[in-house]
Amino acid sequence: MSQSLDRALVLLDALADGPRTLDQLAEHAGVHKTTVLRLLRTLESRRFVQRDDARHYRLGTALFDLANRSLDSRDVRRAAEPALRELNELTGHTVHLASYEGGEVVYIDKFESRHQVRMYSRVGKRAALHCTAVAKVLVAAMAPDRRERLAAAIDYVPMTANTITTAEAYLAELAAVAERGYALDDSEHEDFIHCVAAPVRGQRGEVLAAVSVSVPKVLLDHDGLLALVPDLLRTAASASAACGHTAAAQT
Amino acid sequence: MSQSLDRALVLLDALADGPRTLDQLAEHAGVHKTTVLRLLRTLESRRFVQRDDARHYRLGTALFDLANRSLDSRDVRRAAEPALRELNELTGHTVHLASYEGGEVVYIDKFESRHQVRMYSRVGKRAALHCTAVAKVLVAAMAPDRRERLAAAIDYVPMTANTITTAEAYLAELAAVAERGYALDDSEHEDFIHCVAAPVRGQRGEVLAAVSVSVPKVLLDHDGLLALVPDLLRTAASASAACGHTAAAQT
DNA sequence: CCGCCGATTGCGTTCCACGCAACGACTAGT
DNA sequence: ACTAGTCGTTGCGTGGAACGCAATCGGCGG
Repeated sequence: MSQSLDRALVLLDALADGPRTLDQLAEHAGVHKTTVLRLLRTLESRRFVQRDDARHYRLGTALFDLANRSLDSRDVRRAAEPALRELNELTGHTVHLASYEGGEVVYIDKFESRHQVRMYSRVGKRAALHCTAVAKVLVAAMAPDRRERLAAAIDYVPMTANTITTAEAYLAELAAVAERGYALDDSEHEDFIHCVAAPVRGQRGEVLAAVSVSVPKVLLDHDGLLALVPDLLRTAASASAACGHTAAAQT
Repeated sequence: MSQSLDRALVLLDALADGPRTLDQLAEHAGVHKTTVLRLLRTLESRRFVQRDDARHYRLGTALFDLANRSLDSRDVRRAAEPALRELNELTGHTVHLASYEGGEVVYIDKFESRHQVRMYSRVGKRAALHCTAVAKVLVAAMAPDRRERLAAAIDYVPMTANTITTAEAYLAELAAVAERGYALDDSEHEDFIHCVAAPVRGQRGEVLAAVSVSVPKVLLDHDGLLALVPDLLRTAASASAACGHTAAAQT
């Protein structure tokens, strides 16, 4: 483990919330400001941070570049994009693409709602495993033993009155999801929002990602949400087809 | 300057192009693989990289998180988004938002074209200063002396037959841009694409960013492109208003 | 079963990153 | 204008962190 690198990563994390001064960063990281200065200089030389003004630093363009270069090289994202955009335009609601990697579910693409109500989510943000529709889809696609291990490890933090709070209930829900081919989040994460999600599959039928539509309850009741399922499934199928084709040509 | 941090940043950069093995990374960075392993472990503990399989590493989710958290906290981007999206839906063409920071012009948002023809651009990518419409808008907004210093420092790499290749021509072009309030890229960057761009202004009339529309020449000729200018200017005005700009403050 | 390749670990050494303290630049208050 | 205070910056000596080496482990294929 590298101490200086670790400290630098802490700095980057702090800078993600907005410009910071040397002292703020030093205090946050718990090190001498001289040390922070040196680290920032190195980060600056590689364009990972840049000076905002005389005393503020902010994240630099290299980070955006890296992140988007890497996102762009994900076949799922590129392949699914047209289908998702179409779904977004058709329904007018927020559309997410999420994938499971490194033990967590992460949003890798997002199409904003046309309505004023916006969700607090973001590309790169982690989705809770126990109370989001995308996570249910992705976990439901795993082998049973892995599913169970994961279910046992989850900390079932209750977010709303509907949040699933036990491993048993979670596993039962996953079975239902696998059965019917799509997942629901019935206001289990946020009181005012419910979602439906479906899997995007690759060449050999493996689940690569999950698409979801999130709708404020004031705009659509439960039946209205379910009425979106056919469109969702069509989108998922179309995205899957796009992945089936490119997956063959890709390494 | 921190040696280990610097090496780690090189590793991240290498990983942005896709998964790599320990040896590949060690060779690329020119250090012993033990060193690489240690750095990767630190990066992994902070979710900046993750293991792809037994012998491949890839960028982790923390990077996406950071980048998008930071992008999200940019007021311009959030404020301008609705206007840009509307322009994208209205015209069907690629819409970019770019800003000048740290001596370079960077795309901070992008709305894809509805047509099959796609531009090779990306959020986080740097835009060339001498042959893109957004850069012209942003540089034209600077104080004359700064403009001249910048113009003198540019390496005028010719991209097409129309690319501006001298500082004199560039400065003349900037003057014209400042005069008429929008910029053109008449196939100066890519043969088949031309663009128009306009400034997004803040409260005190200062230029915060630039919006552009990029159109393949096969879809729209030069006059057709110019016909988009009113829509572009309306969008820019609407985005400016969202950023606190009042017409009274106009310079 | 063995040989090969790449990841991993233990270890001694070196040099690099650390904090201290002094300095410089700038601001604000009187 | 002077001064006090704040924050960024620099030089330096020291300790420990990061380095590369070499040995070991582990998986895969022959």
